[in-house]
Amino acid sequence: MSLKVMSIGTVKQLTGLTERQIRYYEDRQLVFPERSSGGSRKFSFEDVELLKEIHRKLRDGFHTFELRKSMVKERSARDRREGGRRV
Amino acid sequence: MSLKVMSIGTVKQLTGLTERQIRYYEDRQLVFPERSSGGSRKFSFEDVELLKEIHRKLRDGFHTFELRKSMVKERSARDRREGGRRV
DNA sequence: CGTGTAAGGAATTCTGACACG
DNA sequence: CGTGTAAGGAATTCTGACACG
Repeated sequence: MSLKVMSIGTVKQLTGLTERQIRYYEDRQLVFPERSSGGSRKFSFEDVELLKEIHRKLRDGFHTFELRKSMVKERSARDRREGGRRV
Repeated sequence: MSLKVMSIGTVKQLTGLTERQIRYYEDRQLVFPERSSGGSRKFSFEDVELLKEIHRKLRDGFHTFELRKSMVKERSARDRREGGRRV
């Protein structure tokens, strides 16, 4: 599910990360939550998986700017694969 | 997904119902959200579908106590089908 | 660089109640 | 019966900053 429906507290539980970490990864452009009208972040299940992946990569010594580069590649590759199916 | 991850504000948007309606359906034992440590309700995508179904039934003239009875039947039928796979 | 934390404010959600029909 | 609403409080989330290494 790519629907952005979870607030940061839920994501925190599902990933085991702290709010600080989650917000920082967003700041570094690694995840892109939506915002509620009031400004609170909304994440999808895909985001949850992504966040866990990011944390694993960082644990393995990568840096956020490196992850951003590889993720841009994956993103465009996926977009190419999936074609123009926009939701 | 039966994971209870959405707070009532998200459910409100996804179903088009008011918080009052959602809370009332819970009060009438038609949906069973979980609770966060702080007491806020957490719903699943299945709950969202269920809530929409409930509202349709009410619109068609059913009453909550009737829905509860039929839902208990469906629930036990499903449980029988799905066997003991507990999450 | 990636993360922790205290600070103050704003948005979110909660319950119990009164109202209508 | 099913839903609206105003009330007051508690939990949740937000941002910007200082800190460390």
